[in-house]
Amino acid sequence: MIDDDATPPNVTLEEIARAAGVSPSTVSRILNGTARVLPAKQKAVEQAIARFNYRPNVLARGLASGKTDTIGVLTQTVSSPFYAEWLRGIEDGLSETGYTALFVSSRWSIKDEMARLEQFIARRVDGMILLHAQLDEASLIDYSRHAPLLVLGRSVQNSASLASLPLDNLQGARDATRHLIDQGHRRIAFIAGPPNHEDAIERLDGYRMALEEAGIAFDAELVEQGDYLETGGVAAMERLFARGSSFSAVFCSNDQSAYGARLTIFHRGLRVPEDISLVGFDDLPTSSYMTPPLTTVRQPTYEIGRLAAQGIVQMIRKQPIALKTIPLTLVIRETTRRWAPASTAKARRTSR
Amino acid sequence: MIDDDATPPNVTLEEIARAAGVSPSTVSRILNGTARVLPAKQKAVEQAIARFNYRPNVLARGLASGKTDTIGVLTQTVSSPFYAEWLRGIEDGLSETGYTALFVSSRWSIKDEMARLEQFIARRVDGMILLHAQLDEASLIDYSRHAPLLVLGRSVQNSASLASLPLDNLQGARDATRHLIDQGHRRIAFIAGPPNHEDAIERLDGYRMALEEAGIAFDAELVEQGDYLETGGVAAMERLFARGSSFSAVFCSNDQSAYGARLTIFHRGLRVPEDISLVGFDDLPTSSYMTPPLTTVRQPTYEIGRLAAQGIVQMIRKQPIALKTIPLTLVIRETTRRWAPASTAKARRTSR
DNA sequence: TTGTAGGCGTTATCAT
DNA sequence: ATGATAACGCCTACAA
Repeated sequence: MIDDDATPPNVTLEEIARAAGVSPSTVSRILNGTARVLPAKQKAVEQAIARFNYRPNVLARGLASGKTDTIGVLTQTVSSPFYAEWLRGIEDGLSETGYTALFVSSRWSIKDEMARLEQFIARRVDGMILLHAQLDEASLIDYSRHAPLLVLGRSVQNSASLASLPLDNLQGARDATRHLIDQGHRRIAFIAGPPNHEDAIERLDGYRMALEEAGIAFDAELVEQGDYLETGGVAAMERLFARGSSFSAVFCSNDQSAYGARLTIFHRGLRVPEDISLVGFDDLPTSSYMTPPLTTVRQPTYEIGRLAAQGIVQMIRKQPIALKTIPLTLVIRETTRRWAPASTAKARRTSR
Repeated sequence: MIDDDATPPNVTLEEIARAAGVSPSTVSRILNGTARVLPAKQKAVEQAIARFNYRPNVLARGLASGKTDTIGVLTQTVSSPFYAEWLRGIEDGLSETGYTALFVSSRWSIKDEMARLEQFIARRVDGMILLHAQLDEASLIDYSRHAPLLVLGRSVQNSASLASLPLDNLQGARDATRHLIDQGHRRIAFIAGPPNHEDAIERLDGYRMALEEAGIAFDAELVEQGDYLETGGVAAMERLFARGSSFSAVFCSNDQSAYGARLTIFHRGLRVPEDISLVGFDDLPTSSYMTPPLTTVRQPTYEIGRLAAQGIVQMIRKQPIALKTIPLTLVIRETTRRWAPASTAKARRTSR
């Protein structure tokens, strides 16, 4: 009988060795370029490998060598457009190094986060990259004892095996708010992010700071709670309208909130930016295709991802790395415009 | 000297056994629930595990057992909003089964696709899910000999280790086009997807079929090539305008193209849907937040992801599975409206 | 340069 | 019920 439908007869290094008439170690050496081998044998082995379609068993290799050439990457949500670019950057950055990324998400749950990190360790990843880790610093230090750890979008005490690459959310939010102020806006509403997110708090702080610097009193009436999601933006915007406070601009703590706010404004029959200026935060890929294109604070996530990939590899190789806080830049598009105090919130000119 | 900064002294099963005063096999049995063990020993082992913070080495386990509890998931681009929901569905679907997903992307390159699958096999994944695999069927069959393979968004000859879950793109495109026709549109432009994508072709076919059924002659002048990306939508729309042919609606082969088209229309000073009706395909999460919310064909990617997760697990367990083609549903929102033949492409009423 | 042998941390097959 | 013991597939001194 022929084993047609049977489980694949996975070829092993030993069989290759036998087929090529050499010892297993020689095959291993050729595979890893660990030592020079006679051209003749080299060729024989390569042919055998090709003929049998041999692929080294990663598990066995990892067990024996103690390295897996794998980087664990923890995101909060794989499906978020925000993380997507980050992952792409990491993947691209890693592709040239021989490491493979293992993406998982923890759904903003600290418990999941721990479970995922445990998994990474159980899988013996060579390094880990955490996007917006929520874990306390002590835990991070603890995990970093198993493999180098790089935390993005957050600042922690760095060491040889633990590094962080903070983003200047405060500065970004400040710039965005200042831009609105420069355009003549005085009543600027703010849709906040989750109150327990460090970066959301920083963005609120940046907003307040810019107001203060411009001598504009902070008005709690103009601040509404969002959740970094579109639905939260919709709800917050509705509450803002319902409250009746006047405002000529809205600064949203992230683009997704801005999408939601924009929808509410649209359904309200108001125009952006003629009636209300709108600013987001993140610069998601689709933000430049919003109608009109969204003015927002750009986080160079793709580039950060690449940097992180390089960084973690350097850490694994025990090379020193220097990460400096990344500046965020305001991207002015078409949802903001100069505010003439005389204007009312009513439509005045024919829209395009 | 104390090894403070040293590599973690990874605890092994053997050490746990020693600490608990039992044999390694007993620990293993407790870990896997393979056999009943005396409560006393059970407890001793559990305490040792907790005390040493022991985590089984996944690699060793995989080597010995031949299973890795890992599912390889191949996407074309991790960063695409389109795949994001799919991944989330898969992750959620898998979370209850004890399997972990290994996400990788092949960037629409067949070469990369093969390389990724080889990696999966080298890592000894227990099963694979491919989103929009481009590989020819023979290769798929070949790979499926190593581990069960589930192909999404495509139809292949099914077997015990190879299954597919096709999506009815043709029907979806037909419904969308018919919707426009029902609204009185006769001159309906089409922005196509990559000519080498099976689903893009099916969508074009659906468009043509609906036209034909309605007795409307197909006009090549109204079809422009896109690339499934926003930029392609922008360019295609511009070419459509430049050509000068009249049309009252545009059907885009995917939402991202629609975003691009919508931007061009906006910059052109025309309104949606007053001047031009617009329909997309996919129903990305952000599409309901477009201004105005986009009418589109919904692919239940999240649900499909969950189904796929369950499906692959069943295949691994050698349970029979039955996958039927998934219908796509038209979601009518605010970018389409009835077309009055008398209208011209000029603005007529004041926009909101 | 090349081969031999031991070990990596589990699981699984036997006995007991 | 529990404990030896042999794989699992590869790497790496060590020896030749």
